[in-house]
Amino acid sequence: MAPTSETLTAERILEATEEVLRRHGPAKATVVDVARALGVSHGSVYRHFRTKAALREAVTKRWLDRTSGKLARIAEASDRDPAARLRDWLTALFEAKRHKAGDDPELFATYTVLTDENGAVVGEHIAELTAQLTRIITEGAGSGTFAVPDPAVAARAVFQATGRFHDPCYAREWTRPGVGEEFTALVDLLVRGLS
Amino acid sequence: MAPTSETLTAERILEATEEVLRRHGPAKATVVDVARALGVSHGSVYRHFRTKAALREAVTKRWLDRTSGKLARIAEASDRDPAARLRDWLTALFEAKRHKAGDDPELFATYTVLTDENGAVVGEHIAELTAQLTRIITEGAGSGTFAVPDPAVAARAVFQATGRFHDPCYAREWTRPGVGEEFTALVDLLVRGLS
DNA sequence: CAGCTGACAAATATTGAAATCTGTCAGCTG
DNA sequence: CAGCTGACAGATTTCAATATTTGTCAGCTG
Repeated sequence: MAPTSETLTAERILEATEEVLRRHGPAKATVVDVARALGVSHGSVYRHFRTKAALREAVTKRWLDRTSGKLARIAEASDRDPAARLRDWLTALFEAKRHKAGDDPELFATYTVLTDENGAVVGEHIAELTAQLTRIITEGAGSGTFAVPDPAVAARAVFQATGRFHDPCYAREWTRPGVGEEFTALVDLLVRGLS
Repeated sequence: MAPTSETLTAERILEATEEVLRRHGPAKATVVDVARALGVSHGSVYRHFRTKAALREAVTKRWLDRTSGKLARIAEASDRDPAARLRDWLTALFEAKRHKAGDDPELFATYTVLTDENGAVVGEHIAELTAQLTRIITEGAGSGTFAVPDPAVAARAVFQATGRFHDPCYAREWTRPGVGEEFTALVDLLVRGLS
C-alpha cells in the first residue's frame, strides 16, 4: 500500500491497523501486516505501541469513542424535553448499533472480538454512556418530568434494561422482524417508570 | 460404573448423560462414555436417540424444564398480589440462575454450551417463561394493579429488560458486589412502569 | 543522535498424520 | 423376534512437528 513517507505517528498506525483488521479479520491481522501496510518494519510499530494488545486496545477505544461522541450531542441538548431526549438517545444508540451490525457484519464481528478482549476499555465506554444517561435523567428530575430517588441508579437501570438493543451479544436479534416494536414497548415502559 | 441390569430406557440414558457431562464436560462427553456408564454398547444408545445432538438436546430440555417448573408455582398463585408475585417471580428466576452459576461454575459452563447449541429448545423455554409472566401481568391488569395496553407485549418487555439478571451471557456479573441493588432498582422501575 | 531496521529467542499458531468418535447395520442372543 | 452387539466407513479430534508471529535490541542511517 501507499508507503506515504510522512513521519510515522500513532494516528497513522491506528488507521493502518483498522484497514488491516478490515481486510484480514481479527484472527489473522498481525503487526507485521500493519508495518507492511505502512511500508516500515514491525520494529517501528513497537516504538509507538508497547504490545500488540495495546495497539488493538487503542483501535477499540477509537471505535467506541466514535459512538459515544455522536450520542453526547443528544445528551447535551439541555433545551429539549428530557423524556423525548431520553427516547432519542436510546433510539440513536440502538440505530447506531443496528447499522454497524447490519451494514458490514464481518467488520462488526471483528470489533466484537476486539471488545471481548478489552474489557477495561468497554467498561469505560459503558461508564461514559451511563454518565450521559445520568445527565438526561438528572435534568428530567430537576424539571419535574421524571420522579426518581437517584438519577445515577436510574440511569444504570435504564442502560441495563435496554441491553438487548445495544449489547453485541444480542446482535443476531436485531434483524428479526418486530424488534422495532419490542424496542418501543420497552422504552415506553421505562419512560413511564421514570415519570 | 454400575451396569444396573434394568431395562434400558430413555430416562436412564438421560440420567447417565448428565453424569457424564458433569464428569467430562461438554467437549469430551462422548456417547461411548454414556454407553460405558450404563454398561451397554453405544449402538444401544442410538436405539433411543437418533443422534448425539438429539441426546444433548433432550438433556438441555430437561435442565430448562426444571427451572420453569419451579417458577410456574409462583406464576399460578392467583390469590396473591400481582405486583408482589411479579417481584417474587423475577427474584426467583434471578436467584435460581445465580445459584446455578455460583454453586458449580463448571457445570453451569457445561449447560451454557448446551443451550448455545440448542437454540430451538431455549426458544421454547423463553416462550414458556414469557407465558408465565403474561399470566401474572394479565391478572394484574384485571385487578387494576397494572395498567398496560397489552399484557403479552408488556411481559416480553419485562423479560427482555431483566435479561442481564437471567441470561447466561451475563453470568460473570452475578457475583459482583452491588448486583442485588441493581436488580432491585430495575425491578422497581419496571413495576412502576406497569402500574 | 532520533528514529528505523532486521536478526533473533520465545511464544503462538498451523498443519497433517494418527487416533478417536459418530452413526449404521448385519447378525447374535435370551 | 425385540433388543443388543460390535465391526465398520466416514467425520471429527488430537497431537506433535513445523512455521509464523511477537517483542527485543544492537547497530545502521539520514
